[in-house]
Amino acid sequence: MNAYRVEFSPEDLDIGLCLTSGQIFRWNYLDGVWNGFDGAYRYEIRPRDGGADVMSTADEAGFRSFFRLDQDTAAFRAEVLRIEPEMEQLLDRFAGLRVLRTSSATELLVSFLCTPNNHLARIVPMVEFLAAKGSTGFPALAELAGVEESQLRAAGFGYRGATIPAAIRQLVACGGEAYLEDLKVGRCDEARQELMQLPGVGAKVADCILLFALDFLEAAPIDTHVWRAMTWRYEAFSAAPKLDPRTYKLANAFLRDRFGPVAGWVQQFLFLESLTANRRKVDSP
DNA sequence: TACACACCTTTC
DNA sequence: AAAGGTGTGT
Repeated sequence: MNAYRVEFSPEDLDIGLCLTSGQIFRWNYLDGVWNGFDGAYRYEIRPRDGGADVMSTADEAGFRSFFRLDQDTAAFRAEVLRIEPEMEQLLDRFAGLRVLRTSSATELLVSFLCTPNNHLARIVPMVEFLAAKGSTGFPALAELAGVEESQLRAAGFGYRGATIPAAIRQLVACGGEAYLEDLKVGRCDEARQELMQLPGVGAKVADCILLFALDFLEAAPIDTHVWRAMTWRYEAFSAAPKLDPRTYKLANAFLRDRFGPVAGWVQQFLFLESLTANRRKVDSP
C-alpha cells in the first residue's frame, strides 16, 4: 500500500462527482472515505482541505492518471465557453467533474456490457459478481473466458448473460487485452468500428468504451439522460422526444461537431444535469 | 434505410 | 412504464 497526499482545488477535481457520474461502478462512500477499485488497484480516498489523503495499491502517478490530473480543467472550461457561453452555469454547477482515465479497458468494457436497458441498482451487483472472478483485482479476459452463460443467468444477468461470454470469447480470439490497447493508438472511428463487432456492443456502449477506457475524449455517448438534457438545451432536439438509432447518430454527430476534442467532457456534464433533475423529482414528489 | 419488437429483471 | 440499448425481423 502507498500513502500520499494530493493537492488540488475543489474547482479542479471533485472526487465524488467523478465517481458517481456513471463512469465506473465499484465505488462507495462511507464516513468521509471513498473506497473502490480501478482495475487491479484499490483506493481509499479521504478528501480534505484542498486535496485528498490517499491510501492505494496504486502510486501517486496512478492516482493522477486515473483522475486525469495531467489535464487542465481551466483550459477545458475556456474551450467550452468559447463554443457555447450558455454552458457556464452547468460547468459551475458541476465544477470538478472530470472524465476518468481508467486503467483497465477490460473492466470498463465488461462493466458497460452490463448497462444496456438496465439501471444502477442492478448494474453494480452484476459488475461486482464479475469482479469477484479475479484473484487479484478485476479478472483478465482469460479468467473471464471461463464464465458460463448459465452461471450469469442464474446470477440475474438476464439476456446479458448470453452476450457477455460471447463478447469475451470474441475479444480473446482477437488478441485480448493487447487488442484493446492497440485500439488506443489508432483513429477513434476505426476503434469504434472494431468495438461494434463485439456482441452486445452497439453505438452507445462503443462510445463509452472509447471515452472512458481508450482515451478518446471526442467520443460522446448518448444515453437516455444525455439525450434528455440535449432536448432541454438545444432547439434542434426539443421536438424529438425519442432516442433511437437515427436520433442517436444525430445527437452524437452534433456534440462531436460542436465540441470536437472536448465533446466527451461536455457529455458528462449533460449526463449529470439530467440525472440530478431525476433525483430531485423523486426526492420531492 | 426505417421502423417495430423482444429481451431479463428490478423499481432512484 | 421505464431503465446508463442491442439485435433481429420486416
